Amino acid sequence: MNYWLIKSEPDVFGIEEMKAAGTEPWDGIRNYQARNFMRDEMEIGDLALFYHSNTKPPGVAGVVKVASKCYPDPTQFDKKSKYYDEKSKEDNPRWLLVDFEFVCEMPKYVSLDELKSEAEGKLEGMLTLRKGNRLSVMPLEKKHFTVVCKMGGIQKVTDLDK
DNA sequence: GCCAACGTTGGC
DNA sequence: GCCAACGTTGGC
Repeated sequence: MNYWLIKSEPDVFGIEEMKAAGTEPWDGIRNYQARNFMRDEMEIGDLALFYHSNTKPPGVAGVVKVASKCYPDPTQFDKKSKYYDEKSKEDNPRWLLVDFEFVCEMPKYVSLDELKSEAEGKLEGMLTLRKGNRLSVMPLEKKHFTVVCKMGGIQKVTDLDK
């Protein structure tokens, strides 16, 4: 079981849309590091923090879980998609995705400022807080996942597994 | 809208 | 394989 943080811009696809969708193919990832995490380390049932970027304030809005194994991202073959990649071939797809399933919203939104307030404390070493980190999918330590959930008002993190 | 910090591309 | 140019991310 691994833990993750995934970023999304709420203007494009926020936690509300995630909730309404139930399960959503996480398409459009065009970064090799992020792809490799999905390909090599994500397992069905892994939990992820759903982070709102490019908004005021940025922060963690909810929890989702991995609902599928990785498979080729169909948008890379769709010429009308902004994620179209002419260099990717159907018999050797370059980009992958997984499905995410909505788990819950944070009872209390955890802003980036609040995360930063623990940057030298309970969240020391969290990748999100490192300067210049632009990864849209990144691994998270279990203890950091638990701390953020508690900051967001989720007391029993173990219940999220069910 | 600005810009720092990256990541990717492509010429050499 | 180096690195300059360019594109993108994301906080502010």
